[in-house]
Amino acid sequence: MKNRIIAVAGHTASGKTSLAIRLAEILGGEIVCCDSMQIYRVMDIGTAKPTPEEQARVPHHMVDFVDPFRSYSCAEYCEDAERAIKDIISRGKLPVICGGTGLYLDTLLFERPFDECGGRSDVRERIAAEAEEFGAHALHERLREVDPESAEKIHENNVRRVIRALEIYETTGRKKSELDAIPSPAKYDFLAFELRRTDMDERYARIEKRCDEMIAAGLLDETKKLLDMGIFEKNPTAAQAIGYKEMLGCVRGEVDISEARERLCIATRKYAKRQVTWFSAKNYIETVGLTDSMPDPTDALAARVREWIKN
RNA sequence: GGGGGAUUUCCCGAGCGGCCAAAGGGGGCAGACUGUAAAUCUGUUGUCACUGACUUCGGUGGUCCGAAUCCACCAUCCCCCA
Repeated sequence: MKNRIIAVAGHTASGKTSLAIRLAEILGGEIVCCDSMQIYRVMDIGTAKPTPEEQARVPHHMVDFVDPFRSYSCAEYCEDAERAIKDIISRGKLPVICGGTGLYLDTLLFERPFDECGGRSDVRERIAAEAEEFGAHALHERLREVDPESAEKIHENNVRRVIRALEIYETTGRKKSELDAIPSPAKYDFLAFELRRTDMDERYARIEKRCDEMIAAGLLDETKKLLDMGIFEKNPTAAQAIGYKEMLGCVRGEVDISEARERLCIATRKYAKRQVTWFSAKNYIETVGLTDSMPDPTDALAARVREWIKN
């Protein structure tokens, strides 16, 4: 019998944080954050991290614990989150996964055949250097030789993907396409929901509001803090977070705040779209369409979960 | 008042007589994604009866077989002289 967990995912500003917390309160759960950026310390405003008040309402895991300079990865996340989940279950609580990073959720929920080919950074760097020197096309050709099936699927311009496929081959001696074919069973008995604001106007309005709130809360200062720390020069994963790179020009006095705000809104909207596309393609997650005029879905979802636990 | 320069498709911006429905970028829309993922990448973006037709390049009228590209006038904006 597998352990039970539930997950609340969805695009940015869909309302998953507050819903997950309420769900955890009702069901006696604890939050396991599933967000590639909220894990980082210092980055509070820009990542829309749950506030200290929110975190006080129910125990939170996988939030605010990684140094922004560290390059945390999906694999590490998976390991750490799994440990947190075990811990929660051992205490008789319900793990409530909450976050919008689809890939992380995927790796958390399903067994992966990739354990033996971790991020060998030396290999990766070597291949990246090769890409730099000979170009994307040449690298893709090389992949075609060793793993034509993957080469067919990955566009040659998507250098990162090509590098990873090559990296898999070099570290394991097996093709990525081969590993992809291995079934990945679910690790838990889970129920997963995706919150989605279905009306585009409402979705965008929420995103804009979120962006304005971030700026009002001091996103610029936070960006400055990260800049002073040297995050952007060293370019770790954390520097990729939406919010900071959009504010950077403004902090440096190159663009005005309204321009920066616009960039922030655009980047956030696009990100939300990518998230929706991602979750749409997953059949293990149930979409919960929401509009402003709908009643709060918390109780209904809590009832659903209770029902599910009973059976 | 005189002289010069601009006006291009949602935006910026190339084009300077045919190869132009018009490069490139942005934005929009759609999609992919299996250990860097808030990243990375792809397609599409005038209309339609869509391997063809039709309407576009500030406006009007010309020149030419043919104009976004040349000419005239008008409109708006910018710069310089007064």
